[in-house]
Amino acid sequence: MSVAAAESVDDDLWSAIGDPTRRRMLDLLLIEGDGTATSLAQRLPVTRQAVAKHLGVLDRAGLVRGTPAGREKRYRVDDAQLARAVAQLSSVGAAWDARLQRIKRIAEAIQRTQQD
Amino acid sequence: MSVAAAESVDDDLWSAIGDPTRRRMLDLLLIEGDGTATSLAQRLPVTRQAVAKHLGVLDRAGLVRGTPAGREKRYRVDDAQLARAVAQLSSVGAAWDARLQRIKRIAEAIQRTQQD
DNA sequence: GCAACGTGCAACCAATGGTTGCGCTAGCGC
DNA sequence: GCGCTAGCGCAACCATTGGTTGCACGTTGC
Repeated sequence: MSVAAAESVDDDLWSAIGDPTRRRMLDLLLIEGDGTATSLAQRLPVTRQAVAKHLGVLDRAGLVRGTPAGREKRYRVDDAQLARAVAQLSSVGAAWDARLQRIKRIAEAIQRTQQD
Repeated sequence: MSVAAAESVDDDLWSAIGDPTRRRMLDLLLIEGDGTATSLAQRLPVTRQAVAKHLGVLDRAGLVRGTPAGREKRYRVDDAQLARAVAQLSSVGAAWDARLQRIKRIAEAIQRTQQD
């Protein structure tokens, strides 16, 4: 397996979900269905402006979409895009897992030959 | 499921594997067995010093261990710790996946009731 | 009409990923 | 033994980014 294969992940997507605050925001949006910068900030240990910036990042990554509604702007998760992100997460995990398994098998094989 | 449950990930571990350069370093170390700051820098688009800093981060996160060997310092992956990291990756993915599934089921249920 | 709420923009600060440059020590060739 | 080279560590510096405060502008409700 090539190195490039494991790093075939979309870097923007990964960096979007790499931030702990943004992960919690996605959690909240999934749980509550939607939310605004202000409503999310109330449930997070950061200011509204910080949340707004994060929403901008998530928006540019396509993970959320915001629609203006009067004086507020409601955001909701783009299911398909988040599913893509989850797939990439597990793909990296699977790649490492496979290599760890292979190393383990090799180690066991060596041990067997030494015990002969 | 609580928000805290999904964020039970060790933040240091996550931020360690959150950086794309560090992920590629882990890939290289897994493939080649071990490596030094210089040897890794040759295969990466960054300088030796940048690699050295990343190795420091990975070391503090417990993902790699370096042992001095003459004039060079060889690093190798800590299998157990990387396995832990992989587990946390998939745990976050699984949490989101579950919520997406639930949303999908609810949407389908609504559609069924509307078609009645 | 006006007070209050929600948003967006700008300036600023700290942390971090990256660079260059320098000095030091361990091995190798002679 | 002596010098040269390879590899490392440290320090200074720069750009990006996650965070803050402050302010100005549109929307809503009384």
